[in-house]
Amino acid sequence: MNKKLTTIPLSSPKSEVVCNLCELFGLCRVAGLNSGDDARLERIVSRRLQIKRGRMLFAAGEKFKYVYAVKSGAFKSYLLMENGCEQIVDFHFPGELIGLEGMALGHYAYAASVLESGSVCRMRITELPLSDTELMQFWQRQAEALSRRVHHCQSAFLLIGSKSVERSLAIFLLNLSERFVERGLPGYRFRLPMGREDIANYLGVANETVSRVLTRMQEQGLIAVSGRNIQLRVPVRLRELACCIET
Amino acid sequence: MNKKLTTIPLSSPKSEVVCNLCELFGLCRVAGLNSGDDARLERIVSRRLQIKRGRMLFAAGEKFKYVYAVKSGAFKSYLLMENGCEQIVDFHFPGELIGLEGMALGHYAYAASVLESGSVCRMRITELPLSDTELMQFWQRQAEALSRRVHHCQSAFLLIGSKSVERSLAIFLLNLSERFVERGLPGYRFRLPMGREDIANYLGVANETVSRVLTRMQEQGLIAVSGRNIQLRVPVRLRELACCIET
DNA sequence: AATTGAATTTGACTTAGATCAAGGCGAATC
DNA sequence: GATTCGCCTTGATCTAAGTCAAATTCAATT
Repeated sequence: MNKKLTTIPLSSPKSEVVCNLCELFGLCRVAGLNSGDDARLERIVSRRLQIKRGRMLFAAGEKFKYVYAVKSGAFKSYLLMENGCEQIVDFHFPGELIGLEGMALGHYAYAASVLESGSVCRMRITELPLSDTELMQFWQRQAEALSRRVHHCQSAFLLIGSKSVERSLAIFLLNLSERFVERGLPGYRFRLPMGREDIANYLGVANETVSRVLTRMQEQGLIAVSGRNIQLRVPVRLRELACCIET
Repeated sequence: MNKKLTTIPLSSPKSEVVCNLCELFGLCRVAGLNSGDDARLERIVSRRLQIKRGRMLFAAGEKFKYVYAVKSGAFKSYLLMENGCEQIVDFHFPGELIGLEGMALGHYAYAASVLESGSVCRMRITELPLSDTELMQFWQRQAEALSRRVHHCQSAFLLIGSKSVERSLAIFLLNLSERFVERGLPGYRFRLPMGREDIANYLGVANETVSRVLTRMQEQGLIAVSGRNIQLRVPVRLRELACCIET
């Protein structure tokens, strides 16, 4: 029944983001790129570290060391509760930063681990030998990145707070799509980097429900799913769903 | 049946936070307080503007002008969707900042309005005449405040993502309590600055449900409610509820 | 290619919470 | 003090989503 959907996983070398589409780029520039001092940059930024799926980048509360930028692959950040169960707070795709909040606070606010093997750049910020002017620029960029992050995080309220799972899922898929497009990846046909369980956890619903809603959406012709491969067939209708506009 | 609970509203003059418990204080210091240059500070910070309930501080997308710090009263920030309905993303109490994200972005990321009349300080940051060193400190403080904000925002995931409304509400109440205590206000007996509707909106449930769960909690002796006045009678049990520990 | 184990789908059943609709209470206004 | 309006509570009913369990598919490994 399902015609096989084949989409390229995010960890494919093809989909590695170029530096100027990476959120870290602004910081890299301050740290050496714009002065043309490549040697200095190299000392600070370790580029393209390969990381295997399942590995942990850092734990919640751990002393801050690096800011990570995703080059390829996919990552999640999450909070662990006293009772052992985890709450995913965000997913991270190529071009996006992980652990940023740790810098100003001195420790990581959440744990982060790898969903789909890939590569990261990481920046050892603490030992930056910078001038006051550079530092000023640096913290300003930092503030910008953090502001975007707050905004993103608040938008997630719409997603979780929404009445129907159908709606949450529509918003979720469109959001993934947008983020992929922003970094130059295909937006209407991609591979979900996370399992149903993780989607369910993030949206605050049961994984069976995610399954059911996905198949329902497929029956309605909105999307095509085959395992983790997904295609948004009628993005317009999805967008309507996301905004609760009646048909 | 209900013995009258009387609690002081947040807008009471008694509960106005002192400067050194205010999140803006770090920024104020950079902007003049630490140099002892009071005149300069006065030019930048307008102190204690009275604001009436229902008024709007700013709209979403509006050009950034001020960072606000709550002195007394209560505020909410929210996103408006295409279909007209709003999603509250945060409440703001004495000592807390509003609109911070706008600075780096150039425009406000959400709308903010007044729940309970009170007063604010506001800071006209854009025209700060500061040295590079001061600016560096300034943006660094900014980054710290924003990092805390991201953290706070992500913690809210636990609140909304949680299975039962009972749990969400427990977390919500404890969170309010903590925030009040941090600013030197009583933590176990306070007045809810927002209506049931707003709580429900924030938690992503129906207002009737908030009502029901509150009365249920009262029946169990966990809390005492009378209108907007509330008393946390067995904080320990509430905390257990919040962490899903079985009794 | 066969085996194993995990992830996903599907089904049957149960339940928490939404919705609709009255009724009660309290604070502001006259 | 009576009146009004908006907020809050309570009840009855309904439905979306949770839970438990079995079946199926997928992917990793030998």
